[in-house]
Amino acid sequence: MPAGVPERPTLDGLEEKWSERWEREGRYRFDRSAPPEKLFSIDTPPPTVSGALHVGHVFSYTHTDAVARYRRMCGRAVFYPMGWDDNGLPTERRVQNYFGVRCDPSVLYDPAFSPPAQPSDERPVSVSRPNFVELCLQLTDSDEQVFEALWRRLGLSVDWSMTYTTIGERAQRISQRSFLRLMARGQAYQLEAPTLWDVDFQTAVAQAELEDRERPGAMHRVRFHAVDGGGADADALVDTTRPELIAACVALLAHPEDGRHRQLIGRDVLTPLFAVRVPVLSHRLVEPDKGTGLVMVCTFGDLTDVVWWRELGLPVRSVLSPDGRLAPVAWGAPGWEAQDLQRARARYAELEGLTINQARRRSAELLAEAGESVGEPQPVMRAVKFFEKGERPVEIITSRQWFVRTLEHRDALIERGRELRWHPPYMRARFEDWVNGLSGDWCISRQRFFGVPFPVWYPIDAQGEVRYEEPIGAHEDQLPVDPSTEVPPGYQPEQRGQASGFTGDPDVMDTWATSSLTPQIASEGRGQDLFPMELRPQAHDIIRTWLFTTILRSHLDPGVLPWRHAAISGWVLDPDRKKMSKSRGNVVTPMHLLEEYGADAVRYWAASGRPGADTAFDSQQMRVGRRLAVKLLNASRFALADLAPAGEQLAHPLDRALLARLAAVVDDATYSFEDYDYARALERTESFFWWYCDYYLELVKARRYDPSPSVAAAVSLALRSSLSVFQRLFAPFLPFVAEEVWSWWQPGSVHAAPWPEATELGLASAVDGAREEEALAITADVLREVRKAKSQARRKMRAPVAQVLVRDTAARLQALELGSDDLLRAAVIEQLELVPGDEFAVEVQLGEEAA
RNA sequence: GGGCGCGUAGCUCAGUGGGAGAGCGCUCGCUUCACACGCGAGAGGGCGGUGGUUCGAAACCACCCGCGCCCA
Repeated sequence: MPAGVPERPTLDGLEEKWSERWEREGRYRFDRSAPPEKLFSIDTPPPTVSGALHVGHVFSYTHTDAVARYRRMCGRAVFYPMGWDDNGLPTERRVQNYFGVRCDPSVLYDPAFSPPAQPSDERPVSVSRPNFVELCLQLTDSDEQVFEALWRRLGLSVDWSMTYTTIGERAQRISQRSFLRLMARGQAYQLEAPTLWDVDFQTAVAQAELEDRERPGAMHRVRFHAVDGGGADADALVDTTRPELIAACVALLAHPEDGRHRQLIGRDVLTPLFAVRVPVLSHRLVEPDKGTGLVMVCTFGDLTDVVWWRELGLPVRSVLSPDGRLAPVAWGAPGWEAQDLQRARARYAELEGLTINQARRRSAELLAEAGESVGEPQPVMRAVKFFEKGERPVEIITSRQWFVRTLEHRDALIERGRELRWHPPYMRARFEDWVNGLSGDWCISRQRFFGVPFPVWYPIDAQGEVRYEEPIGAHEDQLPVDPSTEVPPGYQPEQRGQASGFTGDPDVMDTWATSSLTPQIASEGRGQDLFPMELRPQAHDIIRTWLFTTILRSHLDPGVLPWRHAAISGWVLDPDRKKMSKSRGNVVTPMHLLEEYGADAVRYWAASGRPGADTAFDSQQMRVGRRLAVKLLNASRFALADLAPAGEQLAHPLDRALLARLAAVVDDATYSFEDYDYARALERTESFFWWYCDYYLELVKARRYDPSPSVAAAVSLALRSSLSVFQRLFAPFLPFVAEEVWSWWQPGSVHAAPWPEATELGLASAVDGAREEEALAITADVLREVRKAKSQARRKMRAPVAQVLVRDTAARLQALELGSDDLLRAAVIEQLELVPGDEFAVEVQLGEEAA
């Protein structure tokens, strides 16, 4: 027996053994010296670190790894780094909960700070921004080690020396540089404008970060009085779910063709409760069949209000504070001219300082008391916009924010989407839908702490006013900078916050503003020109965020598509086909699966999920994957242990036919992989492999143990050739067991071995391929019939068969003769009768049952 | 309301113009010298519905129903 083939092969210990060796040998190190045409670069999704990896991550990262391993075997220098997305709100939230702290920028830095021993969510400790950032860095660092350990356990062939983080120096420098360039070209601009706002996090958020949630509400019908009398008949009735915003009302609108309100349009009415004069106008976006057909425009209740406000040139009457409470109002000041100031003040005093929900309830009561509500509020369910990580509905607050121009590039972005090769192709529709639905430029500034700062300062003029319209950008060679501690060119530190001095931009960038640059962040300074990259793998839920923003950034600078291919993975659904999410509590964590079934088995399940297709979590499939891995061990042992040296020629028709079939499988798998359809490649390989074990290996057993050296040498060639191909075909999916069985008899790593090609199977000798293929087919057919007869007679498979009569066409019978020697021995048949006929039929006469 | 996807055996899914298939589960049998983490066999559906194209449709077209996702 060759030294390498164990007597009782096992999967136990393979993962530790091989991951350790791969790391030691630098098996997956990126080859910086590879010629450009051999590069294959992957823009790996950096997982969000503030949380746990779940099976959904395992799923999609396995897809990418299979592709990476395939390309590597095809001779490409695969650039496959890992990144950690650790900046941003999710980390802040985790740090707050984990340590029981809150960031308060007004607190001074405490170098000796240590977090509370017993973190309390109720009574968080206020810490300075630098202390807070230190805690964020500390926690993400340890989380990242846990993540890396899981990925290594799964067998991802990542080059771990290339790891980056979205809070790290590299990401900060590149994000800031890109921002400065966009600012210089006017593609990034600052504006004081109505902005989507989360009142709990107290930060601006972007359209892409919104989601709809169904929430119960109440529809109130309220009465606006006609200014010039006319009695109750002239009043305007308006339905609203947000009576707390009546003070912010700046107009009523009707649809221009709504006859019911024609006489009102152009006149003024008085708001309920406060009796402020507002005009009644018309706009095409009003839905006449909703409620009374009149709608109240407030600054701002929702995004449609913003549209109306902008298009109709309405004034601003703002009542919401950034913390989600009703702000003080200067009744009587310009814009706040109530008819009865005393009454307006008294009523608003009831609302000021209340949260939006409290104010809504109180407003309803005030309306009822004032007789300005009509009927009872009607309960309704409605879709409310939430920040996806938020707990209360987003509001619209006017504030100064940085934006990246998006709307004016809409057509060009659609075009970029068409340049990109999508796998599967239909995913492009999601991208186009999103681009077509954009309603504003991309707001990239966040009023938060743990993120990449904007590399700008603002001058303060002699009167102490901040000149926002004259931002001072950092020099590129200074980057990264923190404008809260560093000083702009030409200023002294003492001038910070002083008249005629400067102030730093206090905000940080949205996480997506950094992660939209991952192709640049990952590839810069790697000794090769890797941008644009070859492949963006990711799941379909972040097409509108990560994929979209990456295309936008690359389109703006340097003006190309960031990658040639996008491979989109689906989601893992729970067995009830619901999306896994923390809030549903149906998330499955992967470590115990890796322990129970093994990495190869978990990968098998993941790789069975077709590109883009949502896939139900199924531990049964992992069991199947484990069986496959065990089968590969055992089949390899059978084929290789005590095997004679390979001959030079394939001597047997069945051997040639087998290799011909295998060659077709190789072509199919290769074609599938080229199309990023790893799942099809696996399925074809796997199903043929089981057939190979069940039929071919059984048929050749006798020859494999034949005492004649020439017979053994010939079958040895077939077994070695086929095993070598199978081991390599499985390597992208089952990297551990494939490496193990390869190591028994081959030098080097299977993961560095060349991807199999049909031509290596020596088919030039298959001069009579069609007939030999038929021989293999009918031999297997007869073997199956004989097995069936034995099984139905409840005999063992080695039970002797006295006679087998096969009826078939002359051509098929002739082909059967080519394989009959193997058939007779495999099925223990004493006599074979061949009878020409039209239809395939087999009669089996079993031998006497042994006593 | 619009877009995309899906609907094939109890379950998970493959099958894109000519035999309805695989795995799991279930039932029965087999210590077979690579493998009991195994081997062999069996039962089980007529491919969501309707109409159309075609000599022929699970597959192509139309409409409808159901489910999911994305976007309003």
